[in-house]
Amino acid sequence: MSSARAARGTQGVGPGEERTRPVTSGAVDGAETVAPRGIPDATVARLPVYLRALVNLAERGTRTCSSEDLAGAAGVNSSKLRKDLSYLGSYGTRGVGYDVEYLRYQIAREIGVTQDLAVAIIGIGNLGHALANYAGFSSRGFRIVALLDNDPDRLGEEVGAMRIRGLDELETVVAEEGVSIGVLATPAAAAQAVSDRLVAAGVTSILNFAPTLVSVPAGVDVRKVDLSIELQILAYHEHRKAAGDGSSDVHPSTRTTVGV
Amino acid sequence: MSSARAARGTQGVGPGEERTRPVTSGAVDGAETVAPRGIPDATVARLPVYLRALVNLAERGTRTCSSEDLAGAAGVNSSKLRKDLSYLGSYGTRGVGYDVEYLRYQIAREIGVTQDLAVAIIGIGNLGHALANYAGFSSRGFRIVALLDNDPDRLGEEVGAMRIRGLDELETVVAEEGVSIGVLATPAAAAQAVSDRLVAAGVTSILNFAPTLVSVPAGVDVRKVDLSIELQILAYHEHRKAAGDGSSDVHPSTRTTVGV
DNA sequence: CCCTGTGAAATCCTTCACAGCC
DNA sequence: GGCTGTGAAGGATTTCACAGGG
Repeated sequence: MSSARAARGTQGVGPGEERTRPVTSGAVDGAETVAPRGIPDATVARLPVYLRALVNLAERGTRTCSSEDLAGAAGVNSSKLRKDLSYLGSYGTRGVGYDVEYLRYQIAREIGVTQDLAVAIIGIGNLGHALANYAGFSSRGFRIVALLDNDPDRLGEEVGAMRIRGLDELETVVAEEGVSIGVLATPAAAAQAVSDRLVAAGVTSILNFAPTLVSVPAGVDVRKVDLSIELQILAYHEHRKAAGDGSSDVHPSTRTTVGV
Repeated sequence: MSSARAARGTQGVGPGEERTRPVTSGAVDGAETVAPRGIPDATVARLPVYLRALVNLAERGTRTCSSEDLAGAAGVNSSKLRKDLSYLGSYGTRGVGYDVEYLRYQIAREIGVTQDLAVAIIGIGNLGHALANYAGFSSRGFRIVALLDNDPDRLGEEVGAMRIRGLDELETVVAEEGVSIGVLATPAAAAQAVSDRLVAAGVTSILNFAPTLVSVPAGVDVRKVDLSIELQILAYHEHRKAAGDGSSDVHPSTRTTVGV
């Protein structure tokens, strides 16, 4: 961490994260304490996928499933699934499979969504509206407790069942509601400042939709969701596919946009 | 839907993708053709990040930068950056650094965003609106050519500078505009059917915002963006942090929501 | 010297293959 | 016999450390 910002937490996106050590052991002395915990990041990122697949199975009345079934429903192969689950413990029955309801509970517990976490959304533009109205949050272990925006025109507007509050209430809301996750849906220019205030107020996890990096102190996790980056990753594969055929380049519209 | 679909393309999300081989060599015969191309997926996923960082640097008047500078602006460490760039070629100058404009062009070319790709958005609810209005697309190598929805109430509505068209026009639009990327912003229940139609119409890349898996034939790439999965990944780390201190569990609200 | 580009080492992740239990 | 759980093998990615050119 030489140049640029000092400490920084996670900036999760796609592969190539930047996580803090997998917590190999706690002790620094000679004694080998061999901490049993320490689920690999790749596995952590898939647990929510398994959880959703299990909920779907449960909803459709399935009581039991094999690793093959669940893997199919989650879009991974079964060895990966079994290896992932093995980090949590032995929750299956050899020769039989997994009890859907039981495994679902165990994964939810491991992720920590058995009790709702309070979420605040900052920046209620188009995207903020979409996030605020997304029913998935409330049913998946999260409770949206505040919608904040600094545009006076939007103040008081009702979105879903909530009223938009001023950005100046940020610190109050975080403290009173015990917000642990902040969702940044502001323009890029505002993101760092809002992030700093969230962190100062005690928020330790941020989901960043703004198309910019935000720097946070160590101990705070940031995950980034970036629409145009996702599209560009697709574009790369798209243009490799096109390169395979005869044509030297894609469609009829030879504009040189490069402005990216 | 037990063992689920046969062939499937990519279902990119976070770490743990499921990419097709790194294209080691093209020939199947004995002759070693040693294809020089074949950029690792992890690198491909970071190129757009570097590209954005370079654009920011250029906008602020920077003509030249070191790997350390660029790495800082992109949120990675400098060895990773240099290794990544080494897959594209030698575009820097030893002892000096990189020419911002030149490197920007090279990366844009490698990604394939020097010419606009046509994008169609399907499902113009809250999220679709947000995506349609997102200015970033148009300036980053993409051209939104259609907004489709099957709700008759929304038909004809103006969003940004575009009119919402009926889902029945999907095939026409894809053919006429040469759509290569489809963005799925429909409810989960509709996603698979729309995806099938996109693929049948010739679309080979899909960005899926619907909270469900979509299966596509080999050769089609799918990337998935899932809000509640991102939140759950944060929740995991959040609850591990809380476990570190004295308390046995988090905030005052002992509800057992498990319904995820 | 400074900084890039890159082999080689270290780490992390996935897949294989089978022992072990129902 | 079927299916989980897991060591061990195999890949992929990251980091190190330094050779090599301005």
